[in-house]
Amino acid sequence: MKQKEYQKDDTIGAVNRHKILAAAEVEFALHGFAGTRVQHIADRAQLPKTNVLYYFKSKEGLYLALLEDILSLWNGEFDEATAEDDPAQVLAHYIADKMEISRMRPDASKIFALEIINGAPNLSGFFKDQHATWMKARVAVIKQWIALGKLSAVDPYYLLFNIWATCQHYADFSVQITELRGKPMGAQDFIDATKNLVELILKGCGLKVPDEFHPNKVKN
Amino acid sequence: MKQKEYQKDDTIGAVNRHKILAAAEVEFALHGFAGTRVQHIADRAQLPKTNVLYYFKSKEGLYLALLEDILSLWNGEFDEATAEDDPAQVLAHYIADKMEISRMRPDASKIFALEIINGAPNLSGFFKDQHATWMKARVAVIKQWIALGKLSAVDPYYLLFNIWATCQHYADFSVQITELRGKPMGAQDFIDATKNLVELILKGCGLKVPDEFHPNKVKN
DNA sequence: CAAAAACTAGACCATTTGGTCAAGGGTTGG
DNA sequence: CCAACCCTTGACCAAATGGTCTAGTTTTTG
Repeated sequence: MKQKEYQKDDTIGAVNRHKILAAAEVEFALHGFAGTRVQHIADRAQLPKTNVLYYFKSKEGLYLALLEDILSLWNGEFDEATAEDDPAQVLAHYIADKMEISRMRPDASKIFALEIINGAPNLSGFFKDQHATWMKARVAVIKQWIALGKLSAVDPYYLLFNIWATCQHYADFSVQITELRGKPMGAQDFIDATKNLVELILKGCGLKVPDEFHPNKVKN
Repeated sequence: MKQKEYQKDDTIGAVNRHKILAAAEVEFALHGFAGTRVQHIADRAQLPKTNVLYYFKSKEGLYLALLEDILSLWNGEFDEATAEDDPAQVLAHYIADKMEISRMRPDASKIFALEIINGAPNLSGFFKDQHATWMKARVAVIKQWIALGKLSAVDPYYLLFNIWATCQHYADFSVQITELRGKPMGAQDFIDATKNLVELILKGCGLKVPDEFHPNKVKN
């Protein structure tokens, strides 16, 4: 069984599907759904256009498959945090994780951003519900932290929006950032930016940056 | 002369041009450049499609005209700040201005975001240069503030990115924000969010929120 | 008031593009 | 080794869409 699953990823079909998804991620991030040409995805994947339509029923089918992939990135360590945990630790790592996604998967972030900007026409009600539920639970934990005096009285919503906004900015607006800095963000720059951001936000919440904290690498 | 200029805005042409630009702002924000149909812009402006092409040479021409309009919003009080000014005052008002733009012109913000995400294919070299020059001057002022001990040693780039990211988030991601909060951001919510954000960022920079500060209204 | 300029509008067209079809080539399991 | 299945590929098509043309109407101007 395990053997079979392993082989499954070596299948010519699985390999191609993967190539197509990777190519699609670049193209959709660069041109949006409507602006993307199936032919260009095929070219980038080095396959004939017909194959793209063979593996995924349609352009929309491909897009939806890709979107599902991308949404699975939106889970992290903060998900299981409770009132007993240390907010400084949890928030610092949450920020570091988000920054790492922006560094490693900027196109995924861009596609998500495009989707939201355009009114989220393809995000399922299921995803929205799930997301709202997640949000409520996180807000509850943050409120408990505040009640316990572990955190100054910030609005949990605005705090989370702030974190998302800033982290995603490094992916979504990378072109502007590169232009203004005169050079692209390298690995070291991301570490610096993360440290800065963690300091800014924790300090703004009346927290101290954990001594042993340093930006960590995410697994995928 | 003044009379003439006044009449110029009453011209049937000027009125229609304005209607078209307003309709285009909504459509482009909602569907991106490629996804927007000239017919839909015309419908929204309550004009026949041919008229849209009459007033603006082409879809691209219309888009570029709109983009130029939007870029003119990107100027504010921070532009003239010097080392002598109070950083807390300047930054607080800068944030308030940016938030006000997000509230009043969310579609403009979205179009700008789409443009940057897609690699800024339509932003002229002139705009980019101008923007980079602006950035250098702002960074210089912030560094002077730090040298004068008026501000703790934050990285000026990351500070500005942070401000933009957060403020624009309220426009660009308004759909997600509404979904998660369960209700759209009202005028009062924007005031609260602005206060929160000003506190967070100023505190994070070692500054105190000016006593007399309260979110202000922008003119346009 | 007449002519020029600005505007409105339907009919129409060329091109682009997502997607289909049919026919053939490879792989794999029994 | 053969049959079923998976994959590849060029030719082709229908629909959508940006844009043009022409002809008429209104407004402005000298």
